[in-house]
Amino acid sequence: MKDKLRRREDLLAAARVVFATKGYHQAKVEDIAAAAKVAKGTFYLYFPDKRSIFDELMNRVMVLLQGAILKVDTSAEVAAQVKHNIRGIVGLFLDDATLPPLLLTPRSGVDAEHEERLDAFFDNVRDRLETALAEGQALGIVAPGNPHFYACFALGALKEILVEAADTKRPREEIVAALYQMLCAGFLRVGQTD
Amino acid sequence: MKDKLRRREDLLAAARVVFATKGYHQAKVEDIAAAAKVAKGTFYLYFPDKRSIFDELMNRVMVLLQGAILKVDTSAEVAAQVKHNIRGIVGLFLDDATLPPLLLTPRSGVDAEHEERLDAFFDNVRDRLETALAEGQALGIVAPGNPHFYACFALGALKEILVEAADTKRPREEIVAALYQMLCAGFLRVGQTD
Amino acid sequence: MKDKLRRREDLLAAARVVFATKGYHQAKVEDIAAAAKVAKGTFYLYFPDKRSIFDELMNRVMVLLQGAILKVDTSAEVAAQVKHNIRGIVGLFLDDATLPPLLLTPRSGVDAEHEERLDAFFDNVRDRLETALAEGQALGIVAPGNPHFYACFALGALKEILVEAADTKRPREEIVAALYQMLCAGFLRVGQTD
Amino acid sequence: MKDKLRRREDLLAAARVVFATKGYHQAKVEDIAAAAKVAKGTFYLYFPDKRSIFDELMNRVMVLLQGAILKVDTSAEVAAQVKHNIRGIVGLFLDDATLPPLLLTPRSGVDAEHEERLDAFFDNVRDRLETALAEGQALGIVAPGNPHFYACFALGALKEILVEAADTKRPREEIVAALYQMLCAGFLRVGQTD
DNA sequence: GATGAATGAGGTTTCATTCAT
DNA sequence: TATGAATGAAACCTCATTCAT
Repeated sequence: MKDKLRRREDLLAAARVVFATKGYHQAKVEDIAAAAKVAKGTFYLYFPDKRSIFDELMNRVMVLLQGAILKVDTSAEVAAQVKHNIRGIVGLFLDDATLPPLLLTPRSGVDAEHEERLDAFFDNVRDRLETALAEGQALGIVAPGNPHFYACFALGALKEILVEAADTKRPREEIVAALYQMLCAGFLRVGQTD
Repeated sequence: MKDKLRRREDLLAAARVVFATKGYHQAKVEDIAAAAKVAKGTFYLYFPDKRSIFDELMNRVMVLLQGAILKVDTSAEVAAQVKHNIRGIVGLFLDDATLPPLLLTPRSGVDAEHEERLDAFFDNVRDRLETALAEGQALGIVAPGNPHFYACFALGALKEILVEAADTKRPREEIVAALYQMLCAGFLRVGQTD
Repeated sequence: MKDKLRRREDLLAAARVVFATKGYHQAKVEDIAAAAKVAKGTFYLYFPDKRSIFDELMNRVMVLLQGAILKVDTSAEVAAQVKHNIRGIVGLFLDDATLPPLLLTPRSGVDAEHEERLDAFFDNVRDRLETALAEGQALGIVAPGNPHFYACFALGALKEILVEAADTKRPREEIVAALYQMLCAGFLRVGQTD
Repeated sequence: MKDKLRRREDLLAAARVVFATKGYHQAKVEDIAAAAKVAKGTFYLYFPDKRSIFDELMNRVMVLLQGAILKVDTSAEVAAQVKHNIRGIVGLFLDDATLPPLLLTPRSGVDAEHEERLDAFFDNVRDRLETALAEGQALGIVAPGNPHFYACFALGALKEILVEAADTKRPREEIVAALYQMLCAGFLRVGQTD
């Protein structure tokens, strides 16, 4: 007999896969239980309801991502740190196939509350990025302009490539390099910028 | 009594708002009917089932977006055309508050089939962008590098800013300018690009 | 503009075909209206509800059958009268393809009330036949035995062959002769009747 | 708690009574569940839908009747076997009050598919009877004439008396004797058979 | 604790009937 | 009078949750 905690983790792991694969509504409690090789009723010994396991799962996943976002120390070599940071995040998503569906294309449609939480999470990420960029502007290592926009662009580009990469299994260093280069120089070379 | 076509459009309009607000599963047929100020049964005079109205709605919305994406004529002034293009797309999303939720953060979770359709749609958009960028590389107006990545970055940045902008009601010209500048020059100025 | 009575008859005729073809539940009011080439609403100008037209139809059909059942005059040639009687009934069913489904295999499943009415109708037919047979016994032209059973047998044989014949379009005189012969002599020749 | 199989049988038994009493359309799933003393949802643990339980029920009932129809061995005493056969079938229907409504007066009106299945079943029964009668003719124990008609007559007489008897609770031996006699000698004694 | 059968609220869909034109 | 769009009661079915074993 596994101990309680272990069972709970099994269920969370199962739920992660099932939610990632089918989305919140298509995922039946029975699917999760089955994936964890327990009976349906057992599920309710560990979680009060379907929504709870989903919330806990999402919390963990958000914490995971939070942890992968490192603070850049502007007193040292910035370029390498930025790359390292990107590399870490890209690696996280490429190593765990459940992350892109859960975080980046949340086909969940759970409800307004979850919607807000996810929004709030990414707002926070964006805010932190924005703050860092504003600091960078003071130091002259970020171009002048609205740092909020920059944060959006960087985040959007990252999300999109991660979703793409999840399907296409590209070498991660390639992705990291491309992202970094784009941040540094864009890619359009159309001469005059009116 | 309104004519049949008008009623149908009312229902589609109602559905657009309801689906955009609540997502597919939270949206009850009764909600849509109520939003169109008709009884539940009336809905079924115009659409065979809930899924059908959703599909038709999504088709329309995708066509709308397709139409807003203009082909760039490389024999003429490229910079202006790119901006114009961006401006059109940004305008589309800012003018219709239902578009971002329906197309960009599809909290729908409808089913695998719909998932695939939406993916296919954006794959197509991305492909077209990629092709254009590859052409641009031949002409020397796009930096060397993987054009697929560039397409992802541009699309991702656009999506993210559009979702953001939907909430925050920013002046669209500001968004357009920022996007354009980012495409041309990125924003990181960290010295060495190894 | 047809006069009211004519419309009503059109609807009844349409209903007869539709009910005979699909049965009561599969037959939609709209089907009947369409078959009579009127709009659905018009139906309700002539009949208060779906059940009413069905009842009226069944009444007519039962009256029709009643009329085809002639009383045998025992003071005259019985054999010929019996045959004539059978011939009339067989002809009625063969000439109107709606009769077998409506009267003999009522796939209707309407409700208990209708069930009872149809039962009562055939009870009455059976009773009249039984009475005639009892009279025949007094006259020595019917074998001794329970005339109720005889009535059942005759009625059952008749029903079955009529349902069969409706599909297979056999010459009616053949059916008449076979029925008559069976009534007169049965068909088993197994020697000892213990 | 009863085991799964038992519950399933309870539901089938309940369905048999409910369908026999009300017919397919009047019988609500809830009625069947209630008759089996379970909740509506429980029904769906044992049968995928309403139609399925009806089909299974009808299959069983047809198999039951098939089993009651014995093959006559013409090398032995035929009369006794025929009687025995009739006795078995009559007994079956008299002992189970649901059989006549389900098989003989199928007020079901389910749909075309079911209609066809039931028709096919009785066609088969009739065919087998016809074959037996044709053999009998070769042996001289069945009167000359169309054996198909004879089969119809016998089957029709049997059905009618069984429906009658279901209501009136007559001694079954009386029915058997009357049927047998009718098959052997008919009952009309009108002199000339032109 | 573990199980999985049982429950019933809630959603989708149908269609007889009504009613505004 | 004729129409056919609109209505909503009622039926089927799903699945999160409960509970007896």
